[in-house]
Amino acid sequence: MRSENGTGGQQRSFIEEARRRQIIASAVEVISEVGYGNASLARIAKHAGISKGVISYHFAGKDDLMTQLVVQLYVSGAEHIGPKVAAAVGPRNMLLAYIESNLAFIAANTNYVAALMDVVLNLRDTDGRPKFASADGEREIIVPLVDIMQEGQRTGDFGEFDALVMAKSIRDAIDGTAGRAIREPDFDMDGYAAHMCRLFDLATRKVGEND
Amino acid sequence: MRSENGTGGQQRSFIEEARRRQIIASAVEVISEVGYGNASLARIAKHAGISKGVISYHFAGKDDLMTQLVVQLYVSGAEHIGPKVAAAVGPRNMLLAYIESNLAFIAANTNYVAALMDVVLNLRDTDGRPKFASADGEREIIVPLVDIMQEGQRTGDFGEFDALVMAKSIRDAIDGTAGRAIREPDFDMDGYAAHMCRLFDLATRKVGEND
Amino acid sequence: MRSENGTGGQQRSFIEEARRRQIIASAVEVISEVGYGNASLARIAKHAGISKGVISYHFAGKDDLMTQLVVQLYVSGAEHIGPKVAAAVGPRNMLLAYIESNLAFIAANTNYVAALMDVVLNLRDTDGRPKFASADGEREIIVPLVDIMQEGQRTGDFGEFDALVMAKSIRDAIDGTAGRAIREPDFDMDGYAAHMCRLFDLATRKVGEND
Amino acid sequence: MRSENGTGGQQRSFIEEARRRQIIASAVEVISEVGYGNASLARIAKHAGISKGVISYHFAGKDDLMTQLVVQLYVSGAEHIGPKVAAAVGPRNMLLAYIESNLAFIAANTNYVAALMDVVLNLRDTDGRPKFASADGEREIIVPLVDIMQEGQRTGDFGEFDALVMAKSIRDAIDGTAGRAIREPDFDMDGYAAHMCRLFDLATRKVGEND
DNA sequence: GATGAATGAGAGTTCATTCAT
DNA sequence: CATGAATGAACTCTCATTCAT
Repeated sequence: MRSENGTGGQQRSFIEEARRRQIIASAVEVISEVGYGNASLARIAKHAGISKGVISYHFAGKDDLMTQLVVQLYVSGAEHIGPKVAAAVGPRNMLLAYIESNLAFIAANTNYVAALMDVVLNLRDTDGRPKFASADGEREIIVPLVDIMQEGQRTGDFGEFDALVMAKSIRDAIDGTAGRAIREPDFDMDGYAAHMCRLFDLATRKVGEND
Repeated sequence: MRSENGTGGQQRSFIEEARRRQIIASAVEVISEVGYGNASLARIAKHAGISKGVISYHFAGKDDLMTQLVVQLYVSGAEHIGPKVAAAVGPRNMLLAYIESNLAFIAANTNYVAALMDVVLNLRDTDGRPKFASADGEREIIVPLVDIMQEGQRTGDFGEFDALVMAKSIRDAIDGTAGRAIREPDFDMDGYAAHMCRLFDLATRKVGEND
Repeated sequence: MRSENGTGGQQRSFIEEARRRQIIASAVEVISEVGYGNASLARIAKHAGISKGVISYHFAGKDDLMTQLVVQLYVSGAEHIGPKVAAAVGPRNMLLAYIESNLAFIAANTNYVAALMDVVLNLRDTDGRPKFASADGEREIIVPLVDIMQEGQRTGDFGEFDALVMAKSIRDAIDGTAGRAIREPDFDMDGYAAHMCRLFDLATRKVGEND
Repeated sequence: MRSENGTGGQQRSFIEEARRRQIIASAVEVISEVGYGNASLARIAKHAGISKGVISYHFAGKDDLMTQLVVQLYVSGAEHIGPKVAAAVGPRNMLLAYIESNLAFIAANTNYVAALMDVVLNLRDTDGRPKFASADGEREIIVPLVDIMQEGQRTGDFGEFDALVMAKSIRDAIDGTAGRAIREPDFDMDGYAAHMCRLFDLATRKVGEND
């Protein structure tokens, strides 16, 4: 019982934060290895070389641990991708930066991303409904991408298409790539990134426009 | 105790086959509702209105049931999609038929597909490795698509690109669409299909070629 | 998960009923020996020579088991005491029959009564409130006694007093006696019964009336 | 580790004594609210606004804390009741003073008494035997009452009866009243006290004697 | 073919206690 | 004096599986 630190909660000590990171890291490794369904607290604790109770001490429960795992990686991803996109000039470059930085992040954190996807797909509320894998859950993630699409259409850089639909297919392509990076040991991320950039570069062009 | 019917096994009786289908159907519904992790045999049996032991009688175990679920839907999908593609004339039409028939199948069997994906992502061998979600597991599925790509390049209908990579991104787009159909209650499959057709139609064209 | 048999539930099989009785009996013995707080399902199962899971199979959970224990003894007590009281002629004899049959039942089922009291005092709802040890919980038990008091006052056999208050003090005396029978190995129940009969015989008499 | 202060132990400092009282008071409130079984040290510490370790520092363990709780209230009760009885003139008045002061103490310390009874009924030695709720445990409490009974019989104020048995039924009536005060929110203690005084006044009279 | 009954392992969680700081 | 951190045992409950009928 220690899950303060939302708004108004007390600051967590440095040492506690370190433990939490250690436990989350252990969870990531265990999930990557044996899958969410077999990632018991006992296994995670053993992998971390600590007692089971420690996890209960630092997290409100298994769900809390898993949730924190998701949040942590999500924040981490945003911190990596946001600046790359912001640094790009013009919608087209922003789009390409978005795709490339996403894939680069996945390549650099494959195990972590694998665990994240496993948790997102499996974690459910007490009432049995998915906690993350829902239409609502994706909104926050897809909005910035939709913004880029719309900006491109406003400036005339992009052609005519449904911005939301296009954004969705870009997200699906990225998530699918994550799956491949996880499943395929020798996956060529750079080559795949180039392919994806070409794919959506073509898809967002104005009709009749060539480079 | 009864999972013969591979090579050399006895033929299964009609009534037995019906029971198996009933149990698999129940499993599909339960998984769709509560997720793979909460789909216990007890729950599946209760949902089907039968005793737990019946499942053990007709399937070698839980893993066998889940495997059969996957196989059954995979066969069913192939039976639906194969003819549509075969009926199309020319690589481009085959590609579009492939995409459209896949999405149509998903739309018509959303719950079933949801359960399938859940099982595929979660089911593991005794040694802990994914039973379906592996690089090997996908091969069989992606080969026909690669064939279409290569055929198109041979005939000159398609431009230059890595056929395997293109096939992978098509598969990812389809699988992503399945996820959307599951998560988004009001998902517009027809609109999305049109979008995807345009996307990969553009992607496979020769450079400089417009319609 | 098997706790049907309320209204509309299916009949329980003979063999199942036997198991339930066996488990409850084991629970009684364990509680008598080590107290409610130390009466774990593991201990109860071991004492009964069965596996832990059997209890979960026949009862919805620990609370259900404990509740059934209470209900069973309550019914059993009512079956013993009711006829004795009904057979008595006149309010005074009914009162004495009530006291004597209660104490006789306690003497004959001391361990059972000990377990019952332990459960009643300790079992709580999920919300933390006592499940049996509440003002509401006693109502059903005390009503018949109040009826005897009022009948005696109506007929003129009893003097003036608050019927409810008198009933309460009779109940307290009986419950206190149960506690003594449990705690005091050589408790003389017959002597105590005689004492209690005299006590409340005097208390319910009309003022100035001697025998 | 600090539970000296028996014979030969060092005097406890004022501040330490205050901490102990604070912790016991917190334990009383927690037990009253959630029952002995759910009164964990963590809960008691949190309720008191202190760290768990503080309890361990001031008490040898949970059992020690609970024991001290019982002792403290017992002493407190004796300090209240003793003088009242001592001030009464004659056995009959002493008996009435005993009953009235007991009930008054219960009314004034209902929560405390509730916690005490909970602990007394549940606390057990390491060997599993009740620490307080035993025939031995009651002796000290009942002796003064027996003395009053015998004194009354010696002086001729009381009639013939077994002094010990009468004392036991008085104690049971008092303890039962405590239970009622705890369970019944609107319990009328004054009315009940009057009833009890009349009850045992009648019971202890000489045969044939009216007021 | 089908059922109810039983098993035993393993899950998440709570808890009293200990200890370094 | 007090705290936060950690431990390890025990708890209830769920589950896939087995087996006699």
